[in-house]
Amino acid sequence: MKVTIKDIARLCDVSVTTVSRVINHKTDNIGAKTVERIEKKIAELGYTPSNVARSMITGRSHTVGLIIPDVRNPFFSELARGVEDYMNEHQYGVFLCNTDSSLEKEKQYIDLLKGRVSDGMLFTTQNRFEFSHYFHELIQNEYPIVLIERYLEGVDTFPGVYFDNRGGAKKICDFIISKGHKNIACITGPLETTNAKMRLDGYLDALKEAAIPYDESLVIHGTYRYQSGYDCMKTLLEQNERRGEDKKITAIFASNDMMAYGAYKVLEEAGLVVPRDISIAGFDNIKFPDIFKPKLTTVELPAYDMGKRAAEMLIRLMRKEELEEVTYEYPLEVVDKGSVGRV
Amino acid sequence: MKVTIKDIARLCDVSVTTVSRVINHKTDNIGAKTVERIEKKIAELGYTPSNVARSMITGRSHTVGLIIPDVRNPFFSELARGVEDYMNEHQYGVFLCNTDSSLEKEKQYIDLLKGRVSDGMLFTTQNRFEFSHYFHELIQNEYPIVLIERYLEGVDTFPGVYFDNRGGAKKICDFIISKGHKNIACITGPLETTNAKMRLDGYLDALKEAAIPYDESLVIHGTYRYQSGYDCMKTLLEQNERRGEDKKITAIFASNDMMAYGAYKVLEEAGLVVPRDISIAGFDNIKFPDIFKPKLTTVELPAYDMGKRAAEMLIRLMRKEELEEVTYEYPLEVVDKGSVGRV
DNA sequence: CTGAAAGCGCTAACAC
DNA sequence: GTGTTAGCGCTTTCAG
Repeated sequence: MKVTIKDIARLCDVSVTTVSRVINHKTDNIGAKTVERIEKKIAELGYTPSNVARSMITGRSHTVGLIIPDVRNPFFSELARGVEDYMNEHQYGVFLCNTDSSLEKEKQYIDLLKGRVSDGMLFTTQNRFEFSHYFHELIQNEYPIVLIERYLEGVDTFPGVYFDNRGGAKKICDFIISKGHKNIACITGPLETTNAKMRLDGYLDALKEAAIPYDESLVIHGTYRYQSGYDCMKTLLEQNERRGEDKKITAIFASNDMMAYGAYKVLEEAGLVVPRDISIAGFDNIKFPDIFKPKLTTVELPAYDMGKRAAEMLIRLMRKEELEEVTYEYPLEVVDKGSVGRV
Repeated sequence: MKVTIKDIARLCDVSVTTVSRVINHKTDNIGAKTVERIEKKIAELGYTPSNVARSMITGRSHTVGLIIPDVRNPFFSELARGVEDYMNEHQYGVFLCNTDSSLEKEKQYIDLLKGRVSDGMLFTTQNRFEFSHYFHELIQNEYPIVLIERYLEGVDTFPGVYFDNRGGAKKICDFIISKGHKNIACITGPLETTNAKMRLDGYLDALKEAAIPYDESLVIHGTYRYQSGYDCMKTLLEQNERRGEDKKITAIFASNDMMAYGAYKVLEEAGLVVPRDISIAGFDNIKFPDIFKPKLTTVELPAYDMGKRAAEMLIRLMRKEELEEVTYEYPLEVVDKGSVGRV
């Protein structure tokens, strides 16, 4: 049988209130020997107060939900760790929810978390907008939520942390251009997602600033997956045959690292040497052990920090404290690992 | 204000009991129109029953704790995903706990989970034995726990899933030996951990079976980390200078992939070509995108499956069902990726 | 077919 | 200094 506050009270010949006070360290008005006696008994029986019962009263569970597409993705595991570390420091537990970006699962989890323990939620999914009304319900109930790289239609003022995707993409394209490239292909992510669109915009911004005319045939749409990078690059290379000598692609900007690696594979198979024959850049800076080749020039995404910051915001929200800024946007930096060379 | 069962009851002019019955689909004895009316109101107000209140009564929270060293480690994120998928299918939520293998954090989390919601725990940490007494308390309270690759002193019959580390290590060493190698170095993991010890035993088993005399100087102790693999290999290579021509190391078995990669780096720096000049094998089969080089011959660890199976066992345990086998040991297989060559 | 009442383990007014 | 009481939101006998 599990030991309860009543057991302790009975065995110590005091009321449950007194025991409760001891548990909660409100011992100002309790005799020192009484406190001691109770504490001893608690230790003896290994009693731990039921947080379920506590939650009933206080209405708070000291638990938050973290909703992500997949922990196996290094970006999300890094993020999750940032969240967990911060939450743990502040005595919060973290509920892990993998959605595989499925609306169905997302909905399921929201219901689960709403009813179960959970004082707040952290949300990050490759998303469209379809979901807004679900959020609206949560918003109206003043349920604390922090968005992570999730763009919601018509709700600009929702608390969230974001990357400056557009700025980051522009920076890496600027970098490519600075090496003398003019014919730069772009493999986009799925444009239903806002961050893919923003990365494309960054590419366009850079071209514009450098007064490089926009060539539609250089932009091809991928899905953020390795295989998709592979397929897109194949197509690009075929088209390249038909281009005039001064129109040949000399560099590729892929909207994420996985696609960049897929594209890289094609270049390798075609006998092209990076960066001598052709240059390539990615976005994400997925971490791999030092020894691995090839290396990719890319854009760093501070996932761990982002997790921490989102957690911090959520805690403020749950405590009904004022947020310094409702949304925070991380500036992004280029990491040069030598896959972009001079023309 | 959050909507409760009372609100629904009041608005539908029925008792809370009736509403409760509808929620729990025990509608055998309730008028069809009543059910419908109540269900409509529930949908209308977006009511979700409080699982906290439910937990109070049933004593079960439909939540389990997953205690691992670090989600960022691909092995554990894979495992976590297996756990989460299975638990989710069965309507359980998963609490994520990263301990960094710290005893302190482990203890903290156990206390957290005991008191908070959590019907059971899944444990996996690079561990020593010091911790047993803590477990004993949980065992005595018949708290459902499943161990994952965690070896406990004096508690053989504790439910758990394991890898056949010894058998797997023997298999890969057999493979190395089958290629004609005789002078095989072994970089062990930290021998305080049981699985590192077992992998060493597998190495010894293989030598013995092949009647290769054991040379103590070929065994060096690492910590499972990349840097440690690097350092150990450096030492091994230095010692190699002093060995006679027929005593030179021709192959290395590292107790995990990360150390193998670290060792590989040294070989690369020394201008040695794998597998032409020297062979190397690892243990874990960490997954990386196709394009990465070098490739490592290693032992596959079915992390996802293991997570699923552990989750399944835990659910049986929580339901007080009989376990088919109290412990399950996964047989392990070699994955040949060409880093071990013929002498 | 439906409801009243008790109670899960704990906290928080309010007494004494 | 300490105890009494009510009640958090729900399920579950037991009555009708």
